[in-house]
Amino acid sequence: MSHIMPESDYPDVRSLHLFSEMADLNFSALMRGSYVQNFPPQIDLIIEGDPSDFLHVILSGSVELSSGWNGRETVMATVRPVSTFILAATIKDAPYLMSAKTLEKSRIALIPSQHVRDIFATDHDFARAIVTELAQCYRSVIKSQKDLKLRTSLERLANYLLRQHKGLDGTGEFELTLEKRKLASSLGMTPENLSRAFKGLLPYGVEVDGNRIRITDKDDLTKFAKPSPLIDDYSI
Amino acid sequence: MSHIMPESDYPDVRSLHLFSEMADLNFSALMRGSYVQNFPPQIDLIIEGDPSDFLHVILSGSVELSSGWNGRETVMATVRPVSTFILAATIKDAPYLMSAKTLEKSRIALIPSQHVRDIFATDHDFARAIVTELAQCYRSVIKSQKDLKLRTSLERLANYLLRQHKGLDGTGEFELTLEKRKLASSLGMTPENLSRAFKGLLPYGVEVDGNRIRITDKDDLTKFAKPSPLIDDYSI
DNA sequence: CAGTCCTCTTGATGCAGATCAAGAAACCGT
DNA sequence: ACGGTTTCTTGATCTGCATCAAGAGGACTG
Repeated sequence: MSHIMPESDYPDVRSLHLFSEMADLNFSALMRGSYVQNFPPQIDLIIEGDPSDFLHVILSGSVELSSGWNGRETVMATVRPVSTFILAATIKDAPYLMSAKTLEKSRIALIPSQHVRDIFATDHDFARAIVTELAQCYRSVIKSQKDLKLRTSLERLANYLLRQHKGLDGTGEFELTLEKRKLASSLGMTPENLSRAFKGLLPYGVEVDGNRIRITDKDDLTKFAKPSPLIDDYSI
Repeated sequence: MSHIMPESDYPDVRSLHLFSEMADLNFSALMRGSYVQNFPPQIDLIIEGDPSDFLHVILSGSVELSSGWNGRETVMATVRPVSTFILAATIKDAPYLMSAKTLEKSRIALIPSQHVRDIFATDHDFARAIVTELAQCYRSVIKSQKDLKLRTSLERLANYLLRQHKGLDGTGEFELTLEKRKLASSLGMTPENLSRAFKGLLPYGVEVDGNRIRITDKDDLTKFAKPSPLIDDYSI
């Protein structure tokens, strides 16, 4: 089940911007009260509405954040290592707004929210790091909302592919990191429509073979997708 | 045009949670470097993509935050006194992600972003207040995104009316605080559709006469709208 | 008070994407 | 290799909402 976090995991957590500046003493204290656990795929980590007992740090694997209402459900985001999630709920000591479940085998650190709040109140470097992290999270959601409200599903897919393609080798070929049904939901569309959307991008040089994507004419795709730094650049 | 902020405006700003806890000295310093201006309606305060030179505090009136892409445009939020906007951009020293313009005659305080960042770095109470404010903003956007992705426009309108109705006198009658075309956009729909949506809520006891709304059967409307604290309660 | 702007409303039509249904392909555990 | 499950694809249909078009009511103006 859960284990006190072994010291071998400290460096991974410490390397996060959120924890890199805080006092050694506080970091150790935080870690000593924390747990690490390996989860199989498809395990519910959090149900929306629950009190926020732990700040979660994903060390490996991937986690999906989703929300539901009145029988409907939607994927809000997918989280990959190494990063935290549900920081805002922890800080505000408020209920989670999203559910979280593992997509694959994942290693997750659990830091008691009360400890985070305690140390937040006394370690000013930690407090400042939290501010930066929260501002980043906030801006990410705004970007995602702009993506959703201003673009068609075809445009969203095109921009998603360009973002994935960025910074990879120049071959123009890569693998989807998400199951297509998950991808569809995180892009705000149905699996059926994603399938058709891939077809719709064929004229712009997108070839699909299972999880393998080939972009044969990046300029053409870019001309269609019209990426904007104010929506697609996650670093600003 | 712009004026150094008169001391008579200090209390309004100070009353914000964001500024209430910081050291007197720092607050005064911040205010002395700030400006206050009265704007007429429909004035652009901010264009998305611009560098974030000022943290804005709305003292009276109302401001609309919007974003555009590829010739399309959407309203992201409406800001009312007394509150700040574009705090995240100020903190990160990153470009604005949204444009802002006045909807009505508005009084706005402009605090140079560099000052905010300077004092943020030294005043720990201020830093902690910023964390709380950012966490609040973040959660608001998440709620708004859930509203948008999980509900139809009819359901969004129904819940909007219930939220407006909350905490008012029990007469079940109130005025819309927004022009209908603005309301439509902020609910993610067109003016035409808003008109039809009001008709669609007639069976649930919603009567409309110009800007005047009467909810004749709140229980019935609630049964249809199915409000959830995890979407509609702005206080958590 | 007519004239002109607006906003708001109403109807007709069009389109993006959801839903339904069924087949094809990939992924199991035995 | 097998049957069983699940994902992916494809087509047909449905629906919510946008768009287009035009008229009704207010509000300001000369």
